[in-house]
Amino acid sequence: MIPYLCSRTHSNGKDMTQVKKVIDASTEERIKNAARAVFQKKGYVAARTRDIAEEAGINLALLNYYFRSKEKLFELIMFETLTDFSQGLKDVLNDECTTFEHKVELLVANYLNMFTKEPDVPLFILSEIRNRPEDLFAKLPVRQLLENSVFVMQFREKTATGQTKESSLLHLMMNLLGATIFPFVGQPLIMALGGVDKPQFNQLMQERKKLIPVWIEAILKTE
Amino acid sequence: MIPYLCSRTHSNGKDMTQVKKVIDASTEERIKNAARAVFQKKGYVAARTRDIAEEAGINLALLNYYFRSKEKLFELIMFETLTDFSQGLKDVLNDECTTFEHKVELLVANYLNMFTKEPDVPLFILSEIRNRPEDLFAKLPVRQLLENSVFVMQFREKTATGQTKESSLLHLMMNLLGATIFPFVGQPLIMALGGVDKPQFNQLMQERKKLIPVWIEAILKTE
DNA sequence: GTCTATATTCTGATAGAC
DNA sequence: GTCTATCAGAATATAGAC
Repeated sequence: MIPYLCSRTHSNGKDMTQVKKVIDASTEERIKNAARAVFQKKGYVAARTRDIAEEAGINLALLNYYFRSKEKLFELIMFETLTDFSQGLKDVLNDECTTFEHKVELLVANYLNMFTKEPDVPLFILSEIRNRPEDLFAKLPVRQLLENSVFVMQFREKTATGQTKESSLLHLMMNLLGATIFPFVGQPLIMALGGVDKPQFNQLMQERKKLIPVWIEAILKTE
Repeated sequence: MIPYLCSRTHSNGKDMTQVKKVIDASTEERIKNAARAVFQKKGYVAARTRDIAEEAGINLALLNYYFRSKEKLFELIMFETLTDFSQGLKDVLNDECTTFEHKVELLVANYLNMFTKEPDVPLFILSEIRNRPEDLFAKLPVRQLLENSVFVMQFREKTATGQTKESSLLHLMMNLLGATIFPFVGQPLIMALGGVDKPQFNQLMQERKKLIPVWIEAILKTE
């Protein structure tokens, strides 16, 4: 604990995503916003530059004027998306000033807020990672996120009484990310299974903000 | 409980997927196997009929001779994939002869076995559902899977002591499917996060067969 | 900077020989 | 049934006018 470094505040209501203004933006910004929307909704291959141009309200040629190619534009969007995503982990996991339990709450709340606003992002990221894993991990040093983080140290301390298996940490991460992210990845399936609409689904996500941290605690006590 | 109807047996080791023989199969079967592999790996749009033909070791024209079009071939593969997937739920959820706890164990074990063999299937299904929801739900009556199932009745009985909120069932399904399926959907991410290789990943999935049912019980006790 | 028109490449599908 | 060669359409990217 390094108290004098702990001036940053973390509130559950804090948004990690910025909803960019689509109106009154420069042409370049409007193209980027359109590209983000279309890429996230359809994925790289299915997204057509014509769709993006139309969504941005500009001509097809202008897209190449600003960004040279579909590929370059995609890489830019993907980099920003991955940065937002990993920032949600990074900031929380390495905070010296919060407890393990508080970190879990913050992670869950942050991601639930983020993906309630942009529900297509998780499936987009995971799909594109499948299509070009090496490419994306080069830009996202995901291993370092966890390794030697305050979060992991706190986890080891917390579970030190029993003999913690090395795999426990990874199971925890799968459960934490699974409980938080999976509902969005499987959103149409979940909505169909439960017969709920979008507002009801979002209500469920709000409930999960409180529930998941409790569940995680209960799970950790079973070991 | 209807004991005299309970002759079927369920073993954890039972496979719900059949690994089709690729060698010594008819041309039609070889094309289907190739199509399944390519579609599941790349998704509908990114998969090229030329890739499928090459994978099957036949000519491009032959693919259209047997299946008329890429679209028709895809619909066939998707139908089979969804049938396999929902069968894994259906058979277990409506069995009069197993307890709630046993159903959970069977669901988890079945899906973990299935997806350990075919890790691309979950992301494939969820991606394609996103691309054409109405199309796919027409073929997969997913709402009926849960509604009025033995599993749901048993769940209501089990949680009848406390006041069970209607949303609890859906949270349970999200947790159950999330804990089981999410690791496969996010496989590259999980492997990178933990610095583990494929065999180690599969080992973790084996561990989860025992762990997830215990966790689910612990979670239900928190309500 | 922005547009229209066009070049180029890729991909699904078919014609026709064997 | 299986192949080679080819067509038709679509999508990315660019040339060139304004």
